[in-house]
Amino acid sequence: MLPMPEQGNVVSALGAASLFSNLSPKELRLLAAHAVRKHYAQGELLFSEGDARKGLHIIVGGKLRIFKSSAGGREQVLAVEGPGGSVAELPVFDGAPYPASVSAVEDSQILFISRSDFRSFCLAHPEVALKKLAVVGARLRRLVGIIEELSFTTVRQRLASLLVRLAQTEGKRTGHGIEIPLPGTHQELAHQLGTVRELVSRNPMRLQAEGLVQVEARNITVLDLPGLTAILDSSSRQFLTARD
Amino acid sequence: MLPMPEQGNVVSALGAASLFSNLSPKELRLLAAHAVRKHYAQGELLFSEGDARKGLHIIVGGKLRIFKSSAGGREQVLAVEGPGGSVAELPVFDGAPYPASVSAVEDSQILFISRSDFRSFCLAHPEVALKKLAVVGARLRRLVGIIEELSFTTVRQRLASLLVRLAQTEGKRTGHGIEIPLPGTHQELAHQLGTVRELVSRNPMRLQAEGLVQVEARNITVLDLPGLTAILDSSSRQFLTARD
DNA sequence: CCCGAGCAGTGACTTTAGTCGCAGCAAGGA
DNA sequence: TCCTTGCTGCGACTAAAGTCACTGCTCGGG
Repeated sequence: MLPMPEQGNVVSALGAASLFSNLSPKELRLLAAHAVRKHYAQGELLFSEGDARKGLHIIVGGKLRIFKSSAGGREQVLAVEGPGGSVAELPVFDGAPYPASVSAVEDSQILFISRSDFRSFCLAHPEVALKKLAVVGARLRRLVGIIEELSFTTVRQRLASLLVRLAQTEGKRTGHGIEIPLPGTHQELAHQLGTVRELVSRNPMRLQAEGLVQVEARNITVLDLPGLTAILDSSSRQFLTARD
Repeated sequence: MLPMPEQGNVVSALGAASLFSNLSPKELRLLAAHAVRKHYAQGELLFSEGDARKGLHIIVGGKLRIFKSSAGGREQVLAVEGPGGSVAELPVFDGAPYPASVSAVEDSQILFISRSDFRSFCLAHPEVALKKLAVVGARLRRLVGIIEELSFTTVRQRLASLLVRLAQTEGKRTGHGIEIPLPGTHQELAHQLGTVRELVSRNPMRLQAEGLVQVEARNITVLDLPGLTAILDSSSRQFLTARD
């Protein structure tokens, strides 16, 4: 890593965040003057749900995980944010405590801006507030998507859906199919899908038995993408009775 | 119904909406000039998810239901909004289609403001944008709550939770306990809890068998509020093995 | 090179959820 | 009054989800 002048670094980091992409350099410097740089190690907790802290966190580098955890040790991931994303915007606007916890998936660099600083900045630059609304709106959509999945689909379908998505984005074609590395341990996937580890282990095994995929350690090769996609809209059991 | 001067009616209606509560009468009139009055009958659909319409709906009177529906006829209610609330704010800010459908629970009066009108109003009055952020934030919190329920609790617990909440708000003390009228049919409750009608019928029956409540038609009398509350944080089965 | 920690893969159940089909009831219209 | 229509209450199942207890595997450090 090359040492860089701190101020310039912060300004360029802010500019990279989509949220502020159309601000002038002067405005960026203004905002940067109020920002505090922080660093979190992998696995570290930024804050827990219910905490009454304040301020906006903007991700410069790394990856953060927003999640809910239950008494029984279960977890449900609400979102994973990468560079340019932000976290903990809600308390900035309504002052209420965080509705969820956030931890670092990888080592992460964060810019922290206090609640009052950001509020006054929004009042001075109304278009930032509108952009922020779009960001919060995007998050809202994702939450609606999660609710839809939890309420209407089975773990099997969610898993199939995840595999299809991964195949389309990160899949590498091989001789027999599309190979995708699993993003994280079964436990982590379980948290994202709102279920438990065992089901994340068993369901792919079942898909393998059906000839749709091939499982080897942390790599899954999709053999029959159409077949996998078909699982997504099976409103109930039709091929359960159809097979033999 | 007394006939009222239309303009004054709209202005007072807007002022009543918490969203605009601290605007001057002049500003309200300005906004009202762009608002269109609409009426929807009970059960009528304002729009469906995926529709690419545009504009903010503000509820003057009545009640709206925001919900997601699945291929298999299932439904999941995301929110119910009353007078002063608003609906369909997302597409106003990001231009994307509605993530859910909205229908009228009762006959409802709505003020409709087009997307561009509201955007420019926000730019002119930054504090309105901030308020809007708080409103969207509140909705986000509620969605997180729904996710938490769906992902961590059983239907039994959700139902018990609902009964406790109702008992505290609308319950009437009677000789033996707290009587609460069910808000809607079993089908509607099932939609709110993200399950099916039968479970909304059976679970209270089971609670009755356990002596916690008494079911009669659409009225439920809570006999043992502490007992009912205890269900909420039973991380798993302790009294299943404990009884008899 | 061995050891321990964490992760993946089962088997055997238990508990919840959801499906199907049907019966009884109450209210309102023809 | 009779007859539909919509809502509720079951019973009997099927299918998912989740729990518990173990077995290996792999990888990295002492």
